[in-house]
Amino acid sequence: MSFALTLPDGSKKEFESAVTVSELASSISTSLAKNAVAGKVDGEVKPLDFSLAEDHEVAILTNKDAEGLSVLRATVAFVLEAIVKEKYPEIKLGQAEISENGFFIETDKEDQIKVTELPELEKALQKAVKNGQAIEHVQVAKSELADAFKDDPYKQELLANYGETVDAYKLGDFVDFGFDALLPNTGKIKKFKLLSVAGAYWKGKSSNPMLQRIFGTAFFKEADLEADLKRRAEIKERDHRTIGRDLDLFFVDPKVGAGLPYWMPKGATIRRIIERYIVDKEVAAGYQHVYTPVLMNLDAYKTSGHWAHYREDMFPPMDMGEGEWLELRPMNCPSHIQIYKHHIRSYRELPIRIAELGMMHRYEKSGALSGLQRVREMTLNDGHTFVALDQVQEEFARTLKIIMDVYHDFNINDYYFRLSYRDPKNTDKYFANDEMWERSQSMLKAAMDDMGLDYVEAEGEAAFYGPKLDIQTKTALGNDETMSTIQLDFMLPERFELTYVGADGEEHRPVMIHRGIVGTMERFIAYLTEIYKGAFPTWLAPVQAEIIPVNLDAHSDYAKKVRDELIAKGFRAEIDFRNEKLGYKIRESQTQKVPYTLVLGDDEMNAGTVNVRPYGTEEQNSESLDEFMDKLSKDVASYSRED
RNA sequence: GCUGACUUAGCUCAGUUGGCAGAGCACUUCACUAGUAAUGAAGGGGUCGGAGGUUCGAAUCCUCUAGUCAGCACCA
Repeated sequence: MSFALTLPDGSKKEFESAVTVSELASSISTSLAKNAVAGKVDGEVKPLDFSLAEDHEVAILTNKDAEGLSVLRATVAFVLEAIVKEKYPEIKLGQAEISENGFFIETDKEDQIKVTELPELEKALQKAVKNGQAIEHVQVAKSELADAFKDDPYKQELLANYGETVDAYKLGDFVDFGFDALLPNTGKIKKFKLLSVAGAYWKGKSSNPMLQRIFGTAFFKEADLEADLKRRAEIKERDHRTIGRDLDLFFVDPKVGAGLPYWMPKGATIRRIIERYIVDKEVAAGYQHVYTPVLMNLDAYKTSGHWAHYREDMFPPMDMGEGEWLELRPMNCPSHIQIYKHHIRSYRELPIRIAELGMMHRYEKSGALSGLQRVREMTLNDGHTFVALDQVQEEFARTLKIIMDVYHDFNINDYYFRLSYRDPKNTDKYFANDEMWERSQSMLKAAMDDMGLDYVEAEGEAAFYGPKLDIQTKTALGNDETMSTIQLDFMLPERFELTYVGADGEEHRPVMIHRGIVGTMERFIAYLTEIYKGAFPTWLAPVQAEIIPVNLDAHSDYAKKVRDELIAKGFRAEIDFRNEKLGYKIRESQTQKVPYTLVLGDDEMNAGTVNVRPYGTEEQNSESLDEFMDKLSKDVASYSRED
């Protein structure tokens, strides 16, 4: 009985009798055997003692593989569980999990573990791994594990998903299960750090009790750990809240309202440019821009279903007396529907594209608020297209193309597509009409497949009125967030009884496509701030040229002349009139990340030139003002992109 | 909203056991009149998030409350 193992390079190795992953590694090379941490068998991560006895595709995972790192982290999490269990025998353990940036374990005990205890736990962990104890990989009867965890309801619950025999690992008296693979010995654990503690609902459900997560990270090499800790420290420098304050872009003052941002002149400038850009873009794409009221009769939101499905995210309605209630709008689909309904519509008009930069108010839960990323007042780049059924796919593709164009202009490259469906297990949250959900979800999927685009599918992420394509980006902290969205909606046209007159003279029901290109101005600008680290490209920079006269008395007039000429041409220029030295002002201009710093002294004044220092360089280019303005124009027109 | 930590000058932060509220930056004024990342000096600026309590005395201890931060839940 012989079998063959196919290695990643395509070569095959024949064996007569079963071999383990680590024996396979040894048969290839001693260095591989030394660095092996687990195996990947037909795409699944398996431990080193996993026995191979038939044809498989096998890769040896080492300390260089991301999955190898996950095995290390799982092992550290396992040892940490053993330590807290030893220290607090009464503690209950939840799930141990591995993430991109580290791992966590879940614990539950009366007196919660404090952040201040982390160094102590870290020491205990260090001690435990110092001499390299063996971790035993065993097959255990489910009943035996049930017994071991008889006082631990969380582990019991996890255990329920397993068969009669469970893959488990033992370290001394401690036993646990649920790992793809662990290292056979704690000796390889060298570099780790416990980072924080935080609450998290058991199994991610807010109706469940809250457990306490202990977060940590681990690496094979000290340099990697240090680089990671450094990266964590540097996150703050990219955080839009830090940059927003340092560059004086915006503020949120809890005393005047949590989640209600104030845009300072510089932030407002960036916002104004983006708003003009997006309106121009949309008009060019056939949208008709409108303005609609911030307040709306509550009845409209009852008809739309917002009041039934979205009430807890809405501000309380205002009682106007005599049975009239007004509501601060959380979304403006009903407003654009009013615009559609204002005239009788013909099939010849479709698609009808209505867009607006509209201010919305949503009563976000206090714990959700975060800088400009989550606010209670936001300006939505909202648009609704009304199409005939057979136009849906083309309009969808067209909308996505606009979004991609915009991303290209802003140099946004790090994102992914998510098809967001309703949660089939919790349909109460959504409009009840199974057929419409099936239909719209499959239409979205078909449209994406036709375009050949990759996407992930996520159940439970849909809007209450329909499924959507979300475009997901990451914040500086690494959290996922929705930036753009395209949503199919068969519901609201039904609810508001929208019609158009077809070629047959009969009334037909249009389909609505809701879409946000830059989503909200708040979140979009927060995102841009983070990806640009505050160094906005010239076309967006609040100040494009900072003018510094070498001597206030001698050069101020020339500086004003240069500034006025720049402003007259539509550029944004400022003079630093403060009574400070040149070096001081240069420094300020650089820390404020102004694209071009102009130094004007005798040389420039006499020659009628400007001395230009581009941001982030130490260049000093002397050029005529016309040359500089020409360069500036090109920079702005190209969105500061090379391609 | 939930768990935990935190809240002191515009910003970043000290403040010991409960005993006269501080520093740097920023701001104002004065001097210096500057050539590419911080000139020097002086000055102004605080109900120590808010309310209550303990105490001879509270930034410090206790209770409540608001907010911020991290995570969870929710979400653009």
